[in-house]
Amino acid sequence: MYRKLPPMAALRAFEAAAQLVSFKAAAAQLHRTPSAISHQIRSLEDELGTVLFHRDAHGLRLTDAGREYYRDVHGVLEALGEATARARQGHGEDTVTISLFPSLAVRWLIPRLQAFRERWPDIEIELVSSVRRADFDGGVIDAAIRFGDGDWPGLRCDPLMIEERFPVCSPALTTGTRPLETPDDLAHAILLHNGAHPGEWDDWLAAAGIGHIAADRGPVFDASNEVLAAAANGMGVALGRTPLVESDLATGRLVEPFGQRLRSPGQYWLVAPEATADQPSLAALRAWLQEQPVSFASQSGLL
Amino acid sequence: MYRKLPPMAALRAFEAAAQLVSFKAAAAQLHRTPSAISHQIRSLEDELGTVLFHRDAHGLRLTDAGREYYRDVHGVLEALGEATARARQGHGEDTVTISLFPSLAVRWLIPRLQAFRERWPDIEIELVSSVRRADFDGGVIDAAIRFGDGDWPGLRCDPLMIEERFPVCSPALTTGTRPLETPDDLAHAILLHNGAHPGEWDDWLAAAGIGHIAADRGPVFDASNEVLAAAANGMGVALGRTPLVESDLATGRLVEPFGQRLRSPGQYWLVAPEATADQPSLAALRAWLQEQPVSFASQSGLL
DNA sequence: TGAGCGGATGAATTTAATTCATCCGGGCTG
DNA sequence: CAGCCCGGATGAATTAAATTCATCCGCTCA
Repeated sequence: MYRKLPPMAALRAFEAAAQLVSFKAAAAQLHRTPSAISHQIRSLEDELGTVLFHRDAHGLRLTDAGREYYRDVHGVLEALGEATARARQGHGEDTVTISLFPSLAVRWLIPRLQAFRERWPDIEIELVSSVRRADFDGGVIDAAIRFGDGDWPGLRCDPLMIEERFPVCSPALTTGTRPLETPDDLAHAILLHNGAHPGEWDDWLAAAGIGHIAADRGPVFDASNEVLAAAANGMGVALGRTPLVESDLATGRLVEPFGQRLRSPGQYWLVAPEATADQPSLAALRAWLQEQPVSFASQSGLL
Repeated sequence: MYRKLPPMAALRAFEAAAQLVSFKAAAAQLHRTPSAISHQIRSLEDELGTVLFHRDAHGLRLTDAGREYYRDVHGVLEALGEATARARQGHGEDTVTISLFPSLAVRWLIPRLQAFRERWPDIEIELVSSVRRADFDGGVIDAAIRFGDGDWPGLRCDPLMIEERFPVCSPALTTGTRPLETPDDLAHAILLHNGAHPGEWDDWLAAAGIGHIAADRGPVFDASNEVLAAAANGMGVALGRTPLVESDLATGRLVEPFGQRLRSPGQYWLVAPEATADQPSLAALRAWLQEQPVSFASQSGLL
């Protein structure tokens, strides 16, 4: 039967463009370039022999035929999406269980997961946040985010991001009578310590060439989350790590008073057993993670 | 909002394969190789994580999930086809859109359409195959082929052909250790049932004077295409209907073991709204259909 | 038991989709 | 008013997907 139907890519491009009345925005939504949308819609129009959009000086507008076709196409894609979701196995390949540190989960992954869910609504991400290293043997954990040198036998390791360490504190500490302005001012500040990273202050102070400040003063916290919360509350100065403090820096809860960063040896990796590393939903997550912008990259001096 | 949708090629391959219960036949219908269908359906199954077809020794069968997904996909593609036809320019006098049952389309009209195209190369025939009764209100459907008594108000009805019902099976069942030779042998055979025609076996057995065979044994299928595919695969004996089994009888995929046919009350009609029933291209199609030889007419006893 | 059928599979090829680089036109701004 | 953004268009190049080809496999039937 010769029932000529447009390709899926063209229908989706048209649906998005009609919804947003913008090829550029449609491209962003579908993770394509505007050029791709333009090509698809052009070829759809050619194939139909019908103009779907007016492109005039005042931008884009649906034609009457385009509006009508949009209603139909939208309904059809909606129905197809539901049917396909129904046909899809529930808890199989569409659920990815990831193990990672609680701090990384809370301060880095979870804020981004919202966007991932919008991008891949059919992929369910389960987080197992733990300070213990993930055990892949049970078959429960699909992947983990680990910090290290990427040398874990039997696991596929894909690089995610580097780590930079530098003092962070509440913005309140950089103003007032005795503001933090140079690393030397740390002599008068309370240093907040992370029990999981003993000696981290020594490392940074040494790299910054500050030998005369005692690094062993101040309270010790059990986890990064606690150290950073204390710092945000103005209790003192913490040694922040880039992926973890990214959102706090972005929202202004924390500031970086000096600009001298110390690159950590090693970096973050997405690791998964070789055998299951290529399952589609994990591959989607990996690709998505890797295309995330590294907004926290050092703007200033790297030590 | 992003949702993962299968490619059009995969959907069409699946639709055709599900309708015909055969990759090879689907390939022929779509002008592709069986390999292409196999690849597409395989990748669709992989993507869904759902098995859509049982492939066992006795040939192809839809799984429950496959049957459900087929219903959805078929509806969606049909709606898309109508919407696209509506959006398309030049649905003029040289295009005729016909609605008919999928089984009649696949097993009767499509095989003949080739010849029609040669006779009338300028007339484009669009098929909308659906189990729903055609709705002429939208202006999309020009005509339909319906089975019934020809009494549809407001529609011009031209008779096409009668229907005769009789057992059919794979030629394999008429040979071997226990061949089907007389209707009494049906006692030992598996009767294949069509959910759309409950009681059809009772009717035929009663007319044939076989009171002592229980008609309610055997699997029930959703559609004529499935029943006939199962029969052709040697699964059992189906109750065939003349226009539908014509090509299978001609190619030898099915045989008629007994020769006793039951004439159905009612017949097939070409129906079209009175207002547009005489448009030239539809008139050409009507004339051509009516001059088609009725190659399946009963050669033997009519009950 | 070996020929034939329908489907599966992997590599090669063909075809479609997407990007890249560039262009165009109009409105906005300095 | 010139220059410059901005969004879209366009054609060639690139990348990705669909399809074919060649072959294999398991089963059935002479």
